[in-house]
Amino acid sequence: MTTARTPTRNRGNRRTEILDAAARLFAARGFHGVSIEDIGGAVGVSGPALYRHFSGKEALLAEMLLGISSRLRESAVAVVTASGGPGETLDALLDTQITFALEQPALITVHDRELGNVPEPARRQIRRLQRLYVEEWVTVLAELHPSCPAARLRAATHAVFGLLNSTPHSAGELPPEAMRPLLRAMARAAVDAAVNAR
Amino acid sequence: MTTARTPTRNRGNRRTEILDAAARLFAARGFHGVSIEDIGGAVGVSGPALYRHFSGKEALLAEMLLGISSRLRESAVAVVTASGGPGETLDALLDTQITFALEQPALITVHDRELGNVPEPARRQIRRLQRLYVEEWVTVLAELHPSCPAARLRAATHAVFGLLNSTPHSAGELPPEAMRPLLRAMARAAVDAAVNAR
DNA sequence: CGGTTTCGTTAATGATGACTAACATCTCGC
DNA sequence: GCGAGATGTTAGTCATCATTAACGAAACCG
Repeated sequence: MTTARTPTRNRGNRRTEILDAAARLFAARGFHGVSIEDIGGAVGVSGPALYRHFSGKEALLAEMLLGISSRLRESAVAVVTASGGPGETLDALLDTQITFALEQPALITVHDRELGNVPEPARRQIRRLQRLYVEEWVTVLAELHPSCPAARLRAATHAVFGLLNSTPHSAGELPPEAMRPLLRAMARAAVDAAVNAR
Repeated sequence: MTTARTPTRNRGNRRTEILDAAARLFAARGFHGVSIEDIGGAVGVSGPALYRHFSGKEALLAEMLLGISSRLRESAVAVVTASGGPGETLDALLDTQITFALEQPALITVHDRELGNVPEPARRQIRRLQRLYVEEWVTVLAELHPSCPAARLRAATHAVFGLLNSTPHSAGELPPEAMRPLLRAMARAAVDAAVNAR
């Protein structure tokens, strides 16, 4: 039986290959709308083979969400510690979020839809990372405009995320080279408006 | 018929009561994450009672999405035909979308997540209404700035929807009276930035 | 009062789907 | 060359769930 689709060395790639395929499927049809068979089929194996790599469907989702939220958080921390003025830091934060949104639309989509399906030990940790990520933004915004109440800054941050993460909906409207500056300009303007209004 | 006595006979209300409860549940756990039993339970009846009101789970979702998309579209048409200058029209469009987002967060959430679960006859119609709604926005934006390519205007429109529909995520951060002007200011600034950039 | 409609109820029924078991195969390190 | 571990496979098992069946009771209509 030559079942091999690709004789290449798939050392540790299977896991990430599975995570990628699952992210696309979850983004398209939702966690409960995707079966283990679907995920297996998407990477060329069938069904229960996944249990060689993950302890279950929920564990797979948990690992996926932990991955994105920690990457997001890490990149924000890197940006914040590395930079100079708050204005530049904000631009850098915007750029990394835009990069994520443009390059990993499926992950970003799953990230803010499927937290409710993560079992409890991991859920708390993901929520914590998400909160820390938001707080990085809020801190930078607060430096930029100390008189603005934190609640308003938090709401503005969520709104900017909504704007940037809308990318999956406008898939195909514009090429990424055009999308990036558009999103940057819109987000920057929205932030300024939020922070400066009467 | 002189009712006044007991509100027990909810003549046509059961249907909308069910639709409301289902919208909340779908928004929270996704279409496939909610059972017919759950929906029935949320309105105090149990399970198969729903089949007295809807022909099935998918039909319920279809009616729900058709309802929102036609209401959105209708209100946009009303605004566009009634108004004067394109600037005022845009503000009015923003305001109605903000009202929907603040008053019906569950519906708005389901509206842009669950289209894929609507069976085919209705799906096309919903997509059509959504497209028409977007085109109302694009037309107004084009009047405001004729030199901007339509694709860019469409992308900007989706981004503004993302911004405004982020409301469910920032639930509780700010009271609606504060949220509305914030969203208005951010959205208006984002639109202007999209339309004016180099 | 009978009869019909309306709106519920509680059992099936039949699919689907997550997960487990039992059984190959391939690649190594030795 | 050989056992061991990693990775697949197919055939259960057991829940859950959408949908249907069969049946009740209140309101409405004459």
